[in-house]
Amino acid sequence: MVKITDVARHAGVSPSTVSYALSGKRPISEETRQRIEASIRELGYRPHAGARALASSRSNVLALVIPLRAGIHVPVVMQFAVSVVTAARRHDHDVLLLTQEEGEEGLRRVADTALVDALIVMDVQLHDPRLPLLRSLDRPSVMIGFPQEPAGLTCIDLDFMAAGELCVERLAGLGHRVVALVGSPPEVYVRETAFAQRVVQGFTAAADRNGLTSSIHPCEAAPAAARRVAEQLLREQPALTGVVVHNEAILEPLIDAFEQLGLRVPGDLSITAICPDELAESLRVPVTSIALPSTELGARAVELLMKKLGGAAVPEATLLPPRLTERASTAPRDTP
Amino acid sequence: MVKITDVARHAGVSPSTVSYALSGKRPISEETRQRIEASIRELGYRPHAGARALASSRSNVLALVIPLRAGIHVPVVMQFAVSVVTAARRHDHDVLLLTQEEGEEGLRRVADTALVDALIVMDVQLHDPRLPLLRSLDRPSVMIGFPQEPAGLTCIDLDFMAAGELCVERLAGLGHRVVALVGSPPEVYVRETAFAQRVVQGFTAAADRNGLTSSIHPCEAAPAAARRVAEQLLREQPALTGVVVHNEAILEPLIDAFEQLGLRVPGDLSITAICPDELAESLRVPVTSIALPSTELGARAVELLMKKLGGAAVPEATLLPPRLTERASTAPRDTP
DNA sequence: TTGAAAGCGCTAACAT
DNA sequence: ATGTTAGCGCTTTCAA
Repeated sequence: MVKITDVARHAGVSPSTVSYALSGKRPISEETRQRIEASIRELGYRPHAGARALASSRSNVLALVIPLRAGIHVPVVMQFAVSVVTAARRHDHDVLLLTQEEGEEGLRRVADTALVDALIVMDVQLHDPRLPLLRSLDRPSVMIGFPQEPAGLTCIDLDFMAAGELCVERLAGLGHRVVALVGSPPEVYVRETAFAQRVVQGFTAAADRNGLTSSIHPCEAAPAAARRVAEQLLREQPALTGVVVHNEAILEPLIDAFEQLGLRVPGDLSITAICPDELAESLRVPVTSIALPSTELGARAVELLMKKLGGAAVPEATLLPPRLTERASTAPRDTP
Repeated sequence: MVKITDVARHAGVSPSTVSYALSGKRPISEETRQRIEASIRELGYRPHAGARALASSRSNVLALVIPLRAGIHVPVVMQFAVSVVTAARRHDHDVLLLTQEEGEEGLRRVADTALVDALIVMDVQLHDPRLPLLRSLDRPSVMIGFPQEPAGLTCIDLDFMAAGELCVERLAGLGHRVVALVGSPPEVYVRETAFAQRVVQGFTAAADRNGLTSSIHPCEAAPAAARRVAEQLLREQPALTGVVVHNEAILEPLIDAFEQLGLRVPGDLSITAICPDELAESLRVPVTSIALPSTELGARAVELLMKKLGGAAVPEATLLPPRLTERASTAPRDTP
């Protein structure tokens, strides 16, 4: 193995000069830098990550905790993870993958052993048991999602309340007077995942503000459940003309169910969704939707961590504004 | 930060004794071990990962390279990744996530800097540019998938050829005489991903062996493409009664298309698929399928790496035998 | 069964 | 602008 002393000898400088040339933490004359870089290339030198971490107390590794529970949409998690890795690499960091399953002990372990410098935690719940731990760790962290009590933590997410509102406002603007929200599976609400409830809040607030008749319908992530919800809606809300869907898994089956029940989209029923753009675009009837910006979230989360690692202050809360893309599933209400 | 010398002092032993108590690399008297463990708990000691890596030249981290290209089924990748992390943790290892995008340079970097002890590479192609690199690295690796020239490498995968055969054998056993394979998107074949071609080989061989009429149909991962393939099949192969599907994304749309074209499954058409069990189970017509054993693959890949890290020899090739689960999409041919 | 001590390869004061 | 050197915290010979 070629080490920094080898490079130093080869370039005729001291080890520290090589180190500083690599880190840029102090000025090096153009000439020596050239020589050092040539030696590095020639010898194929690679700094030893462990030695670096030990000497600098920086591992240049971030921990990413991914969820694997029911009711989460896998492609979104994946896209987020890829985005985190990509963004981390831009800052010369790597990403260690942890599963939710490892729990608090896993977080504590990688933080306390100095295996990672900072942590990103996905799928945060309103009363997440990891909150006190994250507050107590000596390493910075960013949470994707908002807990009830975010004080002292850094959180980022799509503004789901605004997203719920925006969906309704759009439907209201098109003249719809009776709307329904088809939401996440019941267990998502039961475990008090903040984002699901925030959509409900926004949806309800905007519906009330616009004087709309509204109702909420959690829905399992199965086509049969979508079908049941569709039937129930037609039965209980015959005047329904606007639906907001916040459940990736049943978006397609739900539209199918409506159409099989004789409702045309968007002729009889306008639909807006909160889901990844790729999903909204790919459906038979492309759906007007608010994007789940997983790529942006991942990148922004890493930026926040880098700032914190650099000693800079960052806002406790970052809410990404919803952006609605008009597609084929919405139309003005057919006023008789 | 509490370090090993603190623990040693607190327990009244030398640092090396603490180290050995932790690693188990030499016998420690029950009594001292107790004392050391008590001290560790009391002080909340956690060995510094970097220091450990430096002194032992073992980071206890594995690299996992995940693909992110078109034509791969995201949930399978995710399930595999989770399984790798879980298995790695059982062996006291962590997992560093790399994207395919980082390419060979990424692999070389994490290996040469000693950030990782070993590597797992997914989505291997027949002539994968990473092969020479992996052979040259001084760290063990396992590839998921089989390249053309696997000599000197360790590979593991589902036996896709046997899977293709098994699907056909099953259909033949049910009396079907004209069968078709609806395969992966064309780009998957173009980039010569081994597994897709192996299914074709197995399918064709078994069809020929059984004297069946057979045809191959790559298919894009879009419902419209599935529809087109269905129409084409009915047009060109009116006697078709058996279909093998090796394309997760269009399994459902393809069945829908067949049924919309007037063919009942399994009444008029029997279908077998190679796909994750969860997908096969969840369809409106549960599909007889050969499981894509991502969880087992992940675990087995880690086991192989651990053996190699332990200095043991492992087989160059590991093929997991296909297991077919009978569901509702297959029936004996309706012989008139 | 245990201890002493020499590194592992790098960074960052402290020098000059 | 560069060199010297003392650690970073652990593992592992070598010795007893």
